[in-house]
Amino acid sequence: MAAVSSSQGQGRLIVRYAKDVSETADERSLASRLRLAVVRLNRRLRAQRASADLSLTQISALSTLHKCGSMTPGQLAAKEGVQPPSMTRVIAALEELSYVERSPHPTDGRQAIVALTEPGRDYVLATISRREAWLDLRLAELSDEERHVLSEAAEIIERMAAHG
Amino acid sequence: MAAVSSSQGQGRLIVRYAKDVSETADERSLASRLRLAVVRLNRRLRAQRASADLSLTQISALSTLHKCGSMTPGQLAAKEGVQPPSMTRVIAALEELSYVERSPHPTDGRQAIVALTEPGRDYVLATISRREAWLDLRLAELSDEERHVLSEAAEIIERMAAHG
DNA sequence: TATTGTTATACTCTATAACTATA
DNA sequence: TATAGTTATAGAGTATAACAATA
Repeated sequence: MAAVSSSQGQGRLIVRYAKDVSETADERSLASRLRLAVVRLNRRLRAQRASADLSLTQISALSTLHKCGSMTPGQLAAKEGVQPPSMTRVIAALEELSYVERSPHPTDGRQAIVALTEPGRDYVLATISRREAWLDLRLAELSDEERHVLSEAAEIIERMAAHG
Repeated sequence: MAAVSSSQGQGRLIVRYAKDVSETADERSLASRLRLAVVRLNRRLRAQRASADLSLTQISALSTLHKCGSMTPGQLAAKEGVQPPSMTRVIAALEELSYVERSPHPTDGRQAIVALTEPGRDYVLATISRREAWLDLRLAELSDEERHVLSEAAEIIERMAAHG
């Protein structure tokens, strides 16, 4: 008995989802529940890898470079959804670690090209997975169906987060 | 054609999930994809409400007090998965805004009881939903099925994040 | 003059270590 | 001596504003 209601609450659109009438005990909107879930998991993930060599932000940038190829700092900032000065710091840290390198832009002297180095590529391919120990354990405790839900949710969330 | 594989990669358990063989183009583990999705949505959520009066962390604590009732700072820190000193600051900010109040513990002079005030309860009930404008818009753009996935994912994620 | 990127600065969130008060 | 909580301090992550270099 699926039911979705979009209503006007305080002059704003509120999206609620209840897959079953018996589940409406949780009155919080889907937005509220999803926000709390994301904030709390983010906190756990950050705490969990406090002693690792790269921060979540640095790993995220590295992953984007691996997935999308070399690009300028501005493009990388846009892809990651952060402001250029924030990306400047991330790139500087990754460059310091020799995981990325800059080269001059072929036609525009203002810009630069940021590229993964060989160690950077190795890190993405080999090391990142090993860093997921805590999360992998949590995921291994779930049922196949639950992992399926999270897999699809990850896709949907990425799409939402990428929204202009 | 669902397929789940748990394999040893670099001496660590890696959980992958592919709901379809044709979807295995994305070689990243579920853990990697979920981590990136969560980090990025968290970033968006934070940026989206930069000018709001309460931070995501403060809202999270307020929500817990509303859901679970009054408790000591230590219990609240544990529920939120943060260290006591972090919670001290959150409570101080909420107290400053008169959204929570402290009272002495009836039997233990070291402890205190943190309770929602009437304005705090109003905030949780009325204001939080309105703050979800950006996320509500994104959710409204999804299909019923996608919202269903996110609803279930939020539950699963909360359970994982709550894990000791 | 507009664009790209960096530097300077500041704020939020969180942690650990050290301290205080009470048990 | 152990526990609950706070204060002090530090580091990550991010932003805005101001600047430099190039177009």
